[in-house]
Amino acid sequence: MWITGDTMPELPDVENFRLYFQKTSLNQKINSVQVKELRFLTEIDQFSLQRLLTENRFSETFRHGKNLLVRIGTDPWLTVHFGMTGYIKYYSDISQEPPFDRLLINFSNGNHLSFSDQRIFGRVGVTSSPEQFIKEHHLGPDALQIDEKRFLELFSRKKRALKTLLMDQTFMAGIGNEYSDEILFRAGFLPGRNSSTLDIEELKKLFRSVKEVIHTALKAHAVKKLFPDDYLLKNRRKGSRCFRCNAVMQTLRFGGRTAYYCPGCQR
DNA sequence: AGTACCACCTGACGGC
DNA sequence: TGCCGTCAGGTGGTAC
Repeated sequence: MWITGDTMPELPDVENFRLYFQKTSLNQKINSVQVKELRFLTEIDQFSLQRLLTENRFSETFRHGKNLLVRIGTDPWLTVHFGMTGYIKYYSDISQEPPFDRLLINFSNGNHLSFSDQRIFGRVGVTSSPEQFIKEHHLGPDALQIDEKRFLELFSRKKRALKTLLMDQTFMAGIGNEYSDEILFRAGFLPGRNSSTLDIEELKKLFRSVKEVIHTALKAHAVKKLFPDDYLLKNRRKGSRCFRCNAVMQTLRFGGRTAYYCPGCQR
């Protein structure tokens, strides 16, 4: 049982990693820690990290947006961001070590936990508490936790492209490029549409779409092939056609990110 | 203050 | 055949 990083790690993928970590890696004594890529660490050097973890145990997990936090005994928390190619793998035989392993934790029971990340966009760090981490990184409310009231409050104060807003982690945390496309496709709004042009009913529709997409993704364990067939995510590539109206999907660039949308279904 | 955009990173892919 | 440019995307820093 391990997780490959089938999609870019957005909220549902990271929630999946959290549950996996919870099932595999809690309450086991840590024998040693190997930092294989120094650029993978942030806010802490390899020797401090080794001192902090060795002879200790992970005690609980937490997630906010795309960030996984793991408490180190009764001490600070390890913070994990998966970038765009990151994932974790727990295994018993070192021959199963994944490629691009950046941080390796060896437990006293003989098992291993690897933090793999081909492109090294991910980061592992340390923080005193989840609240402190959220504050330091100016993260908005978690997209899985946010309720309609708070969502409407936040939107009423913004005048930006819907696509940009959904991906802004300081606005709301957890949605990235791929899921924002899906949310807008299912709600029927163009990615470049300005948030200030939505009336209250349209905002509620957008909110429902955020929830629907996240919950569908969680149910599918963020594995694309398990998504419903009418999901844009399953077919998000150049030249593909809309499942609903058969129009050729179009693309637009937003700050270096490519948005896919249907010119027929989205307004 | 709020918003927009680029550098970072690596591998796959297409064109010539 | 092989080289080179382009694309993929989350985040933090910088520029406006």
